Amino acid sequence: MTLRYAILGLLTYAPMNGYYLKKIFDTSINHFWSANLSQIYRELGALEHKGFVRSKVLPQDDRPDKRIYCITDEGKKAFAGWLEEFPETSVTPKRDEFMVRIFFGSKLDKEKLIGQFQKFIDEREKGKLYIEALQNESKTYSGLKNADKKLSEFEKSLKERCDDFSFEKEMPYWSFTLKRAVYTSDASIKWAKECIRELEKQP
Amino acid sequence: MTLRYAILGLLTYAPMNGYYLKKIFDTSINHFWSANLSQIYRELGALEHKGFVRSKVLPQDDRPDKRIYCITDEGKKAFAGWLEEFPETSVTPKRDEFMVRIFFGSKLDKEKLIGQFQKFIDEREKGKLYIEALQNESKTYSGLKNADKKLSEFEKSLKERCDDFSFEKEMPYWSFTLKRAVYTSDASIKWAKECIRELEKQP
DNA sequence: AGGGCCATGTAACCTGTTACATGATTGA
DNA sequence: TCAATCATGTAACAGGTTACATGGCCCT
Repeated sequence: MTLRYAILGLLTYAPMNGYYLKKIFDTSINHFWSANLSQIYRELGALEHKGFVRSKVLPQDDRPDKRIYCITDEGKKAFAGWLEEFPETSVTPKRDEFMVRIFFGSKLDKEKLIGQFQKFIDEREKGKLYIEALQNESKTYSGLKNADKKLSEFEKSLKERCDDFSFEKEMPYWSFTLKRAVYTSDASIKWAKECIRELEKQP
Repeated sequence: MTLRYAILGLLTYAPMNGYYLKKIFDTSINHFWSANLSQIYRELGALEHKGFVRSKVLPQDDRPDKRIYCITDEGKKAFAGWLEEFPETSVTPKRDEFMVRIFFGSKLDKEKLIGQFQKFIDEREKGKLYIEALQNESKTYSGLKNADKKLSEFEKSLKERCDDFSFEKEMPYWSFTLKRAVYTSDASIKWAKECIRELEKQP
């Protein structure tokens, strides 16, 4: 369900094709909700079947043709409804394989485990760099905006029909999501370092 | 895959039935990997099919019969192998519906959004209390140990054959997982409070 | 010459979720 | 008396993952 509404939400910004939606996912939503292409195509099909989006094929000469999706009034209504009815709980079912391995950490030798914690830290540091890059990008909102520039005239005409949209309004909310990523990364790094210290002072 | 090895790992502690495995999940692993009963039963069937566990029915008079699962040597080997080959990346695909809604926050009115952030905070506070309760429990390791006491004589005899196990060895690793939960909860609470403050000072 | 990007899709598979079925015992 | 606990499963469904198919363009 969430993927469905994430796609609908993105389509309220501008009409897009599946491949392009995937790009947007990878550069903005990815750090709290990832999607892969086949899933997006599948979902777009389902959305069109429901009448929440409409598609047109945009022929191209040098590139494969594109299927551009535009959100319908029903789609907008469905998205608004979904946003309105926030879930009773924000606690999401956690699936963290790394933690399962740590839970059974007594069955591994210390050096290997410390190495894993170190790898864990390195990954969060890299993750932070990535997030910080996104933050800088979003300050000039080049993310979606640059992408926007690439839209063809045909797509732009569709866009004008489909939305009244300014990036400035979205900025604070996008920043919120990025900030959380930084905070939790920091917390995880601090945690892992403490774990290493504790392991090292053990006999 | 992870659920499979989590079950195998728990069965290295002691032979158990599905219902009981679920209990253990709910009181220890749940906060980083949740499982539901039907999933556990399905997985136990698959594990037995693979020869990683063996089961015997334990008839009971006042209660429904139990099917007790015991890990085999192949199962132990499989589990050890899984632990050994830590994954290349500890970055798990994130699925956080709440964040998707925040991302599209501009489309909701401020009061409602603040209310949602508040609900979010309340849930993390409750989550922390839950984790702290687990931490106190695990200091006296009453969690698995009490559960252990409830094992019947039949199960205990199986247990002696199947493992050489002391809770003291596991403690630090279980504490690690709990600590991370506290740290990330704190980070999330701090984040949400800052979001609320920012929203409130907006026009 | 070879890999990555553009671009769309299908099919199979794996895993997680929800609902159903059954039924005795125990505590509030 | 009513809900919860104990206890095991099946079936259907929803959603995420992986592999496959196709093929031109562009950069190194």
